[in-house]
Amino acid sequence: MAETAARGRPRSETARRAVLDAALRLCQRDGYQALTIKGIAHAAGVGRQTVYRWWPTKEAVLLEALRDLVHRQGARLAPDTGDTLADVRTLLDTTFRLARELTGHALVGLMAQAQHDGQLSARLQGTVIGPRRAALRDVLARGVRRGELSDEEVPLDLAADFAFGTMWYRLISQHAPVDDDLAARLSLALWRLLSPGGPHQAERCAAP
Amino acid sequence: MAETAARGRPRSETARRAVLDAALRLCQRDGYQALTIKGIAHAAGVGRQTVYRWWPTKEAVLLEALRDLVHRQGARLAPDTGDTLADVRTLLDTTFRLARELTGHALVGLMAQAQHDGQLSARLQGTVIGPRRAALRDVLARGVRRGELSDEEVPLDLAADFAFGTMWYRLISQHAPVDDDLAARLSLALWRLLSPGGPHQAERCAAP
Amino acid sequence: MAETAARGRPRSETARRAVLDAALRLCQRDGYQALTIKGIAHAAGVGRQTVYRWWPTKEAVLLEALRDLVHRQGARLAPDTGDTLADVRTLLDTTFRLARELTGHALVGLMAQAQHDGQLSARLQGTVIGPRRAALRDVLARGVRRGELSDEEVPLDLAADFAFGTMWYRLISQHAPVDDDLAARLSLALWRLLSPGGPHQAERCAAP
Amino acid sequence: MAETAARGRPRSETARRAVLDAALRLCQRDGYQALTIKGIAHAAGVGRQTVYRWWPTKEAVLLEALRDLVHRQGARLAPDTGDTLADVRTLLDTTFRLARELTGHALVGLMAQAQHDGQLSARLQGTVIGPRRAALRDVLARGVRRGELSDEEVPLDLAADFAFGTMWYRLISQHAPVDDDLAARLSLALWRLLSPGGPHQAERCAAP
DNA sequence: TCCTAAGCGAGACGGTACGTCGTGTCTTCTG
DNA sequence: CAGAAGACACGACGTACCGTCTCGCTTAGGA
Repeated sequence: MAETAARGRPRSETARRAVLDAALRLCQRDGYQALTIKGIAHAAGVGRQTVYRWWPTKEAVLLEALRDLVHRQGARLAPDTGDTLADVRTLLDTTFRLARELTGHALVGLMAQAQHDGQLSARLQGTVIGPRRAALRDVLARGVRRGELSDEEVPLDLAADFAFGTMWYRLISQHAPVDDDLAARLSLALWRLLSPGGPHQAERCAAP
Repeated sequence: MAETAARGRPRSETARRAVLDAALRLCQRDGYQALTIKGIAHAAGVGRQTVYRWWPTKEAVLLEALRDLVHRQGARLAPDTGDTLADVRTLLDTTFRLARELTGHALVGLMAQAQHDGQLSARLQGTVIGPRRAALRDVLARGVRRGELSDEEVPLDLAADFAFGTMWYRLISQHAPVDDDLAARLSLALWRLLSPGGPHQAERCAAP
Repeated sequence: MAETAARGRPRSETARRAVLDAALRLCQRDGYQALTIKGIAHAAGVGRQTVYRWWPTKEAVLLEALRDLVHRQGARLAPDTGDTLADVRTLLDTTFRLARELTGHALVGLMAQAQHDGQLSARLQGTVIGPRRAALRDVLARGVRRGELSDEEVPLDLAADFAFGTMWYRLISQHAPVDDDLAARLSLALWRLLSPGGPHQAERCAAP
Repeated sequence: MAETAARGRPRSETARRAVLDAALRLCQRDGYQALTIKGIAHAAGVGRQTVYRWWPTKEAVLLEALRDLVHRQGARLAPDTGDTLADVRTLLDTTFRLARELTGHALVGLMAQAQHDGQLSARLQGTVIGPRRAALRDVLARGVRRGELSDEEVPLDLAADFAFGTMWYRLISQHAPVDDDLAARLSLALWRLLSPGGPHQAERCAAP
């Protein structure tokens, strides 16, 4: 195979992980604006140039930290248990917990930055936003195929907007928590919204 | 009354307006992160100290600019035309247009900053988020009072989260536009979601 | 007259003097190579930008420091006491003391830097080297006019090279001191070298 | 004999020469201050570590380069042709040419550095300054032994200072060239200065 | 009509993070 | 083992903006 021969000292995985961890930790502790390449390097016990060698901006550092986090979780985003409602709720639960506990500030900060950075925006889409969105769509589409749901009245994309939109809205506005209860309520509301015959059938499953 | 006698040169309204306008304009053009007190002052043709004299941070400048903008519009947020669906759509239309055209970047940036600034968060709630939210709730509550809608299955607060959540989600994620079509679709979806007897009645009004 | 109106906060003379003093002091203490804009600013209790605002390089700082020093001395370089030999010796004494005590390292460092910087070279000529050279030439020329000396055998310029060349040679090579004794010996040697009739007349004045 | 057995790959003479040549060339081209270990290694097509393995500083590199140069010339510094004046002139000529063409910038830079580095200063003395100085003294001393010159009025050391001091002075100050004409004038001036009976005898030999 | 006070523009002040570059050390593979 | 390649921790470079501080000049109300 055409693997380029590795020459010179190999990249330090230790330094890489120290930088990513420090970046997420500092961002969550002090906020996105206060996050600094200098601060990251210092907290990671790493030279400033080592950060610049591998990442062009603090956004790139955070993005890779998030991607690593997701990969490390390796979570099955859309398991098929046969119970569409439960699958939706599980997916939302998982997503909410991640956003709530680890990555909230980083994500909001990155999003703000992405307003004027098309490339960052695209990478956020591909790495974080898109997969979650696709997973929810898949789960809902399974419900449609089984005849439990219908996308005629309300397109599935709009339904996905509802779910994740509510999460983001609460993350940034902080007028209400992003917790398990929200996941439950959202699942039911989506069920009701997409019920083919009307909202009555949504009652087959009581709210907690 | 205990009015302090005005002494010395009075504050220049010209400078104040120049600062607020420049702040919004620069923020929308270059992004929140690139917005700078120095840049604002320069673009407004104003000394830097004049900005610092009246606003402690660039956040305060943007916040006042947004408040001024809303006041200047003086728009009736929740007019009662008797047609609940139309009122919802009008409210969303107005809100979307404002966010899309003028204040999107500023709002997202402020929200990101508010993640770690409780005071800013509270002021954003009171000035921007809260009133819109309350207005939508009012319109929906009128529908409930008229018997057109029901808040038994889905609470009105969650419905409001759906509407504005979708807006925010699309503003930051940019996977779909925030336009009139979205307002129409959202209005219908809310109607269907809150219909007392089921989604069938939502069909009284065809999508465009 | 067309003096431009001074606007804004006026330059701080305190900061200016602190920078110049710190530069000379640090250069003499740690050497030219170890001299750093950062170090100068720190030692002067001044922001780094304040140095960069007024001087483009550390060379410019040192040059102005030297010029200030010379101006502050305001010394009459070439006093005319009527005794040519004494005048020569006084001039060399003054020059040697200055170089030995305050400016030696700075001067040598600047000269090294001037090897590749024509502008710096020219300014050193005009500010430091040239005036001393001219002063010595003047004193010797007075001796020629009085008939005590002659420039027929050895041009006065070469004689000046002898005197200051020896100083520089010893400054950089450090094989022998640049002290009062050198000034005395040099004066006598110049006298002998330029004596019109021969070196015998130089004996009118005994060596110390 | 106690020669340590050479083990492993022997030192590459090619690399050594490449480093020394690159150092001298870069120093003369860009100046002493701009000379960099990294730059030397790159220009020599050599790894940085290879430089650090054999030389502690760029000064050491330059010093060895100069020493090599002198050895390669292998020039007889003080040939005895029987004509003292001619010998002086030859010595100065040789010295001036070397300084002018190849090593000027390196020498001045090293001298500046040696202001605060006693060890470097000593090595410069031993390698470059001292031998030339001693050679000139020897030639002059021969003249004294022959009765052509006298060191009673002016010590030979001071005469040597005159010659080399003038060279250095012109090298760093650049107010006049260091050329063959200077060698001729200097030789005559030294002759005159050291003439036992007076300057008249110096006229036995006309200036060019 | 001056006097006093405060706002205004301008811009220098002491700081700090930026992104780049060179330092001297280290760790890999190749010859 | 030497050598090339290059990553590592470190720190100075010169720039930009921070928030504060003086300046000279309005621009008002009160004497």
